[in-house]
Amino acid sequence: MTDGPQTVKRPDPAQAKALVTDGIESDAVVTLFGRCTVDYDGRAASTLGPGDRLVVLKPDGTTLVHTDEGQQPVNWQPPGCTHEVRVDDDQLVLRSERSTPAELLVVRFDSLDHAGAFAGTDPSDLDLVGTEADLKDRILEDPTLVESGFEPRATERETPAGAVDIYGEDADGKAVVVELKRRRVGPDAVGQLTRYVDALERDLHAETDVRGILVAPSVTDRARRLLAERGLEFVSLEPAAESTR
Amino acid sequence: MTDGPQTVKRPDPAQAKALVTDGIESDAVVTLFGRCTVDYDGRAASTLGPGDRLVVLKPDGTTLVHTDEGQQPVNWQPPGCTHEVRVDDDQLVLRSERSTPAELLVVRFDSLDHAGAFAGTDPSDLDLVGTEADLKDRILEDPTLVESGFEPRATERETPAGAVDIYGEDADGKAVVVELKRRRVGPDAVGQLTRYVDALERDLHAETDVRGILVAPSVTDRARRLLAERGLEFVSLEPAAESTR
DNA sequence: GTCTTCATGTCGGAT
DNA sequence: ATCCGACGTGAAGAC
Repeated sequence: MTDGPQTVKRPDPAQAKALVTDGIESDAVVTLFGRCTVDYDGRAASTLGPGDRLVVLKPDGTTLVHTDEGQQPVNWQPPGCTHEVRVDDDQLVLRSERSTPAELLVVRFDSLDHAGAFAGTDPSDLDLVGTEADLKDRILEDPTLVESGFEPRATERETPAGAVDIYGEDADGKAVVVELKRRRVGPDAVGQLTRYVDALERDLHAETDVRGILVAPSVTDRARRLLAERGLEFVSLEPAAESTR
Repeated sequence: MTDGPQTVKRPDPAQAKALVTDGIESDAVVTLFGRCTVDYDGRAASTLGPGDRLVVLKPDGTTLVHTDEGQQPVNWQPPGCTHEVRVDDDQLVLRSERSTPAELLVVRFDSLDHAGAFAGTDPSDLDLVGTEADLKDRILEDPTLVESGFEPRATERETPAGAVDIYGEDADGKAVVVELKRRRVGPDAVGQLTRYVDALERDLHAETDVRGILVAPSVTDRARRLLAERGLEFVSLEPAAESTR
């Protein structure tokens, strides 16, 4: 057990196994690069033939298999899995498993260019702006951004169809459902708003119908048509003032 | 420019810069581990204070910043970005940028435990089973899995609301829209099916209404209620025979 | 645990 | 380039 960074170039399977075992034991982030095959079975099932890939094992039980392309891993296992390392038939074999749902990922290395184990600390949290929550705050601070006379009454108001982003009343006292999206919206968002409006009309068994307003930066043609068909409205608004970059 | 794996333990910024530059030049996957801060500005904006993280640069322009927790990177940049490396104020600084949309990711390393560059090849493609496409194939092979007498007429049939997974007719010759989901479905899928059924009824300006059938392994309570409200149907079916594991 | 929705979602395919 | 929906989506919050 050691604190500093552990790395081996072109390790043999036994060396790699020792390093990985040690790394897992010491809550390090483990990286491997080499020629491997990958088998997955769980919610779906997959096989991946030989190729050179980067494998990352995290102390929280995450496994990632990255090729040289794409933002997403070609195979993975989510946090909470149990890592196992063994040497089998002169290959380093990683097994990453969980039980609910039952899923197993197996990586077999034909050869290894590198193995590393890195322990560290990370006290910082990500500070992110420009989310839907920011859009909501913006509106609650200045409801006229939706329309003159709009008055929010509740956020996350529960309906039989789910929670409404902002529930309020317009200048005439009519019920208004506001659905927020941080970016350009398509038909799915209209479906969501429709469900909320329908549910609320039923809930209030109101003769006076409920207005539905979709608030987003923009809307696709198809979504705009759907809104019109269903008597719903659209207000263009960004989650934050334009970035300067 | 070298072919083998390049790694340096506790590199100084200049060493790291040389290795990263060389790695990018030779289309290698570059890994860095060390104490860093991260700033992002683009579709949203974020800052991340100091902490020990794994940074991966791919030759396709992808950047990943991974903490020791979670399957997802804490920050990233998608494929197609331009990587830049410099030494600034005795720090290794990575800039990853793209133009549409305008996005910039900057990683500044206070210290580095490791830098590596790994070139390789990956000729294999992932072979995945258990997808929605498999569910579709299953039904096309044996349409009675949906119901006795069901006859598929088209897949991906276009409607004003989008493409229908399977369009067909039932034993009575009535139009049927089938929406497929590989896993348990919620209200969103019902909204989707609703849009297709409505669009097709309009399209055929049919007095005879169009049946809508949601095919999935299972359905949530709320979704089941929505289906009932809208006169839609549900058929339970898995994308593949039960896995053995 | 299940349910619901957000996400800098990402990705692929079609237009 | 935009649009649209699938994804082994993942992650978070509510119940």
